[in-house]
Amino acid sequence: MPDTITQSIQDYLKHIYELNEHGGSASTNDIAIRLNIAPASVTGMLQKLASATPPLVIYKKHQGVTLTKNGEKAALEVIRHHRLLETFLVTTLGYSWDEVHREADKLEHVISEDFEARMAEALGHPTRDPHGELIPTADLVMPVDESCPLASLRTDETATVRRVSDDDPALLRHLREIGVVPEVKIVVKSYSEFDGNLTLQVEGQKSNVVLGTAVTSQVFVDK
Amino acid sequence: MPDTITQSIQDYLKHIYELNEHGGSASTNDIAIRLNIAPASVTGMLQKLASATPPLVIYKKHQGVTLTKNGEKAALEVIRHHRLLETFLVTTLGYSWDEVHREADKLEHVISEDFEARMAEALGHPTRDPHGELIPTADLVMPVDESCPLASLRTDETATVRRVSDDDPALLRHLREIGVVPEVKIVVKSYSEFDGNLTLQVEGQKSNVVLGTAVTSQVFVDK
DNA sequence: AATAAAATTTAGGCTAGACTAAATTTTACA
DNA sequence: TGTAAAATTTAGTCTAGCCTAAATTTTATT
Ligand SMILES: [Mn+2]
Ligand SMILES: [Mn+2]
Ligand SMILES: [Mn+2]
Ligand SMILES: [Mn+2]
Repeated sequence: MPDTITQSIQDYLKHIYELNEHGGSASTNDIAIRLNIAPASVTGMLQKLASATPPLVIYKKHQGVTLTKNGEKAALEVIRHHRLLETFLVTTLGYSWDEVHREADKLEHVISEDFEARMAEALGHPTRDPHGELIPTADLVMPVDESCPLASLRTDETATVRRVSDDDPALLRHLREIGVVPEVKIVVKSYSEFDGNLTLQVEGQKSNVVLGTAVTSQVFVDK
Repeated sequence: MPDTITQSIQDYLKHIYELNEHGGSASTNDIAIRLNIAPASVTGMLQKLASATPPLVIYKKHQGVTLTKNGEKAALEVIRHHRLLETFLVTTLGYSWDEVHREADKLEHVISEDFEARMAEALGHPTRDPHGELIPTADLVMPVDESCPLASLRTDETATVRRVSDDDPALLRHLREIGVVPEVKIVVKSYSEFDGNLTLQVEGQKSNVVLGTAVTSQVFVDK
């Protein structure tokens, strides 16, 4: 590890991890957008992370970065903190799932390993956060996610909601209202090949609901 | 307020508040010791805080600083966070009262006002933290503490423990063991004028205990 | 009141992590 | 396949907050 993994570095690593998840390397621009920082500043940091001892990222000019094993461990540590915190805030302080993100984004950098362990214990060692995202294990292994986008289902298919994208609080509130939350079962009543709309029967809901791809691409299910 | 009250500034203000509590102004050296920072660095920060708009401290060369009204509000905000956090960590995550301090010292700077409000609500709007220290109110007023040092009691006096100094974890563990914790009643069975020792009968304890001034000066009671 | 010690300030310097503007490289597409 | 747009890097700055060493002021003690 470099001498110190600052809060700023933790945020870089976390976002690089998430960008790496969906395909290859994380580009300077993508990182800059997610961190709300000028691209030139990102370049500087990437060079620093790449020449740290040991290196936290693999960086080739103009080709973005990938995490090294060390970088990934550091990223998973932060992600575990974040997701445990979200779970903790929802269950013990009554936060709703669209409110926790900002709070966890700051707390994730300052809690101790003891705090992390106490939360995990108090919550019964959960494997998913309130949005259904997988929580890395205490020894920093990310479980495999086998869910697929709700948008990929077709008429008569049945599935269980596992995870919803937590990017957009408004979308989260909407999903909460229509009952599309993790662990709920759904049945696809019909599919429109024109607009991709899905008509769904949602467990526990009186009437069916029709969702467009803007929504169904953000919800992930296990068949 | 200055443009931003950073974490560093928050810590300065908090410690200046505590130094101001017991007598006049906070000296450069005292602040430096408490913050573990070189005195020269403290001078620089004090000058900055004094010339902020509005000023957060009143500073005269070589004479230390006092908080302005604005500085005091900012300090009380941090202290409220700290003491609510200590209470919260003890009651919801099972921390012992000698473990909470370090954790709260970091968290106090990053929690939101919403988090503060939710903690206060969940805890039933407590007025004291686990060590018995008074918690500033939501509108940032510090309640008046009327307790006096246990060391000032004499034979046959009766009192209720209100507060113990939280500086020393080892002392806290000792006090916990002998049952000297907030809200417990005590009776002074005898006083030694030679060494200042007090023999105490502690509510809920089988046998009496003898405490020296090193301990009794750190425990505060209401008669 | 003189002087030694302690406290404090000044001066100069450093690092982390951001920024803008300009230069360069890559990519897209005509 | 050349050129324009987009992405990225370089170069030069800036601020916050710390440091050490040296100078100065205050205080304590004779
Ligand atoms: Mn963060
Ligand atoms: Mn999440
Ligand atoms: Mn602090
Ligand atoms: Mn305390």
